[in-house]
Amino acid sequence: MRDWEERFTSFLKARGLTFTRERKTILEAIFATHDHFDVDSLHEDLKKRGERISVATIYRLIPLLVESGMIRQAVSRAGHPTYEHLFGHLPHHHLICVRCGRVAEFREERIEKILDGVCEREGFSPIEYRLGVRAVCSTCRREEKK
Amino acid sequence: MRDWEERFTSFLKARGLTFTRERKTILEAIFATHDHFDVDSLHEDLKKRGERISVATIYRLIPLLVESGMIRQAVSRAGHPTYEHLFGHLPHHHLICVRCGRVAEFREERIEKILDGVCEREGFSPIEYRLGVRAVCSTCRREEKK
DNA sequence: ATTGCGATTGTTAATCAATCGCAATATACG
DNA sequence: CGTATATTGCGATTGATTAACAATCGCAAT
Repeated sequence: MRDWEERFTSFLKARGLTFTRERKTILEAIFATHDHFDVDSLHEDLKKRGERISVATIYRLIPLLVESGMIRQAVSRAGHPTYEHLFGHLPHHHLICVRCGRVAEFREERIEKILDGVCEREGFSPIEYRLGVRAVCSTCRREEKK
Repeated sequence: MRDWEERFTSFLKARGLTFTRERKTILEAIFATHDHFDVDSLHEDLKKRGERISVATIYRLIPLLVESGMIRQAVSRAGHPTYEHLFGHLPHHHLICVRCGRVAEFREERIEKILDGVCEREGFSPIEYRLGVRAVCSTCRREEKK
């Protein structure tokens, strides 16, 4: 059994909820890639897999996944929430191309150190650092020159 | 004439648009404080000032303000876009209390230096760095202890 | 295997913010 | 002034999310 499966099952059990076929199927789709997703892309994914799961079920599952720490809301340029799963992912930040929407990830511990200091100075206890760099990627930059 | 007024007027003129009484009134409300705002809070503000401007007008103005660089979308914990104006504001980042929603601002040039390096490494041309620290503020931490 | 109960599901209807279409006004400019 | 164009507010519309509900499912105790 994959670790995410085990972890989510026990999260559900602790609340008297059940790990159904639908929930398992949705999780499989989520963990099949490291791509960011939203309700719609996930629904499409499921269709491609020949699954007919209603969007309502997806909407209902997402808060549970967030609470259990399986996924989190990601940065994006879209006007609606997108998510990313948190297994096999170290904490990281994002470079977002404002033209094509491509997202690259990076990690920089020096920044976290600095931010720890900022939080202390301001009297905040940090939970999470979210860093999004809006930029233009090399491909789009070449395009623009034309 | 305030600089934001002049700047927005010329932006509009360059596009054959006009600086109307409504647009001026909305801008005044926006620049009257340094608080973040959304369409609804702005509409409320205008009501308090005795102005009856429809939300549609606000919705139509916002993209113009963003394009002209007068405001930008801000980080927030709300599920819909919020904005902040960019006059008399140095570039800065946000500490957001996840309990009470309080936002504190800070500035850290060391971080920008590091990010310049990251962008170069990844082949991105940076436009803007957005850093949001999700945290619990000192007041809320005291509350939680009880 | 069966039962019973609460959780879960898909469908449909309701909600809500955001956008659009249009007729009435306002504005710029000759 | 008078015309052309931009702007406004209203109300209708859209699209995404949530709620209500009746039918089914999962699971633990028979």
